[in-house]
Amino acid sequence: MTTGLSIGQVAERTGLSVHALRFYEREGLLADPVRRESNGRRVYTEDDVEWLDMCIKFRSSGMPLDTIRKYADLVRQGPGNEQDRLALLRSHEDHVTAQIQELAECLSVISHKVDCYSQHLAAGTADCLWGAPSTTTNTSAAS
Amino acid sequence: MTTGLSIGQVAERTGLSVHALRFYEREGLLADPVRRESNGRRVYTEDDVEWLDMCIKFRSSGMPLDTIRKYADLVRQGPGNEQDRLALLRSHEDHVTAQIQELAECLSVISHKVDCYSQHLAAGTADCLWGAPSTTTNTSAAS
DNA sequence: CTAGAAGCTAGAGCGCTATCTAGGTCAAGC
DNA sequence: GCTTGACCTAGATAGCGCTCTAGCTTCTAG
Repeated sequence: MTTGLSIGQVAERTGLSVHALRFYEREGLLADPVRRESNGRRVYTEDDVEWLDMCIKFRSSGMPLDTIRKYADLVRQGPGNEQDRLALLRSHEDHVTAQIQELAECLSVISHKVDCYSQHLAAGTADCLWGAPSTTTNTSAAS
Repeated sequence: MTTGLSIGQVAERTGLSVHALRFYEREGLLADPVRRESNGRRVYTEDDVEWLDMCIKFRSSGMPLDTIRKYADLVRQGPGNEQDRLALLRSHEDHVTAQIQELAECLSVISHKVDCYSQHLAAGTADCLWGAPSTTTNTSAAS
């Protein structure tokens, strides 16, 4: 299992494109440099794949590449800066929490509209309030 | 209260920039055309502001402008297409739900790392697993 | 031996969502 | 009259995160 993976295999495993993999590497998002075969081809390890999975989690929770790079830099520098890494992670954690919070609010507004529309469609009456439920409870204007 | 609002006032109220307001209008995101004063200046109503607030909810939950435009088109067309509006809203609702789901997963991974780091920092040991907790529980490699 | 698949680099291009610029109009106050 | 500030349009530019292209090498199978 210490076989070493080609870029194609890693692409398949992670769901990233080979383009994206090379791009991430160029951008310095990888914790340690990808090794190469004698012919110059990239050889990835399982650890690389794990790191990439981590990056994917970061990305899909909205961490900008720039921040991932900073994190990778810290890791590359080796032990001694764990406080910084922790700070970065905590800050992103907060960010994600806030995002979820915001999405939940949006969802409630949207679900409210959905309910509205489906009720009125079921009843035959065809109009629906459009205000957010919690704000100025307006009682005109259809959408 | 039926005063009519200037673009600047609407910007202030909604948090959108005046640029964005004009942009949204050009892009056809508004349910009904903004009226103008004799001198060409935009006059917004409270309903416009509500619609914009709705758009902001859509946007901040990841609905592309294109979809908002479609929705606005439907509303502009008037009664008769409520099924379509409902379908659009439902689909976005699903989308947002999925997004929240995904963010929650990311958050759990990130929080796990945060816990890891803070524990090990507190204890003085300075390394930390980096794998996602649920997947192949790897026990090497520090990050 | 040859074809085809996979890899390489450097760099251009794209989709989205604004945001800003240039070059003006208009109304109010000093 | 002149300045100030809010507003107007059309279009250029920007930032992000890829994604693709061009042109080339290398490995593998038939």
